[in-house]
Amino acid sequence: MTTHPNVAREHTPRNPADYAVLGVLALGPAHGYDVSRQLHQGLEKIWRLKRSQIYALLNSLEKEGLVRHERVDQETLPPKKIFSLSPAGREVLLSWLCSPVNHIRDLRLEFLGKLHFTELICPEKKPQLVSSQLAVLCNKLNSLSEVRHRCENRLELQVLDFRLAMIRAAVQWLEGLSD
Amino acid sequence: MTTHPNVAREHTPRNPADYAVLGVLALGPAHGYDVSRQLHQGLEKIWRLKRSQIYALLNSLEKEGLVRHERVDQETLPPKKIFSLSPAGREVLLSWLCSPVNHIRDLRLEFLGKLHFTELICPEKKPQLVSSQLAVLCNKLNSLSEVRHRCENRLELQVLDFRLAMIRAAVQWLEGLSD
DNA sequence: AGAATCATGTAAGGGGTTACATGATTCG
DNA sequence: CGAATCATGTAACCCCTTACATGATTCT
Repeated sequence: MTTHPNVAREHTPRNPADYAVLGVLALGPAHGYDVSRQLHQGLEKIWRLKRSQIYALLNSLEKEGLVRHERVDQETLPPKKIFSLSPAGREVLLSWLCSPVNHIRDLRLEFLGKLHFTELICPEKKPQLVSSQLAVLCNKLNSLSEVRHRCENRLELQVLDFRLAMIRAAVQWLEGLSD
Repeated sequence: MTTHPNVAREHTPRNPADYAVLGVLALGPAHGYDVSRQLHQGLEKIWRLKRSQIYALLNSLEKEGLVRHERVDQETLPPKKIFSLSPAGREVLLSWLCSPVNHIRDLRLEFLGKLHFTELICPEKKPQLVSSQLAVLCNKLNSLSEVRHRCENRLELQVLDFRLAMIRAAVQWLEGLSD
């Protein structure tokens, strides 16, 4: 296995849920309950993480070194664990933000999440995100259209046409995003 | 909770994977390995069940009484467990076949599966399936369009427009299914 | 001789949901 | 007074994936 220092190492594909948490923390430190609140107010159409899962994610992200926490005692209520992004965590998040979604089934979930956080964190990169996502979709469109020519099976053709229809619609939607 | 004898009782939503197995068995008795083979040859674009999962599903469906098996010994190879649908299983499958998919995100997975098995098992019901699915999508379209009018949040609007685009595309695809 | 196919599974783990436990505080 | 909010989690379960175990048979 050759490793090049300047080339981002292959990331094992991470769950979208991780990015939801990293994204919120990129907007500022927060404790678990707070992350949950922010995800439920404004992002509930994209991510629906349960509180119990958020606590678990924060712990596992911390084990990976993408996140750190600092205990803040309160007089009466239980102490807060205020989490913040580590440099590694920020790097992981930013590289996710810049990369288009490859699995079309996840477009709604993942692309809208990317778009949201890109607009908040690095809005100057939005056009690049949109155009690279468009490129991915157009590639897919071309390759599926080719497959369609030599497709005999009936069901396979229906599936193919369905996917083509979805991708075309996504392309149009993406092209209309320039408002 | 009032129950009417002639109204199908509320079914706890079942996993699509269950229907994949039930659907294959509706075409004829089969053992686990065979179910797996059939799902991988021809339905691999819709369902991708692992063999280990299929064995597990067959067992749990049997516990629910939707499926039965009969042991068939072989001379040298291990004995086969030939599964077949029970009347209850057939009922569950048929009521699934006739009902449209409500969660649009699952259209590709579930509707195409329904369509496939409907064409094989009760092709006379295909038009009804298609038109009831169309009705569901049009309803969704209307209710989302209404929501859109009183939608202020930017992200929410993007999500809404994305969903509208997907549903419209699905409608067009469905309307073109009459071949 | 080695690979693929036939045929059954088990075990471990990942990621997520549901429900529960705790206990103070604030709102209606 | 009871409900909701604040703040942390744990435990059990569900569905699914990955990898492994077993062993005969047929294909290359």
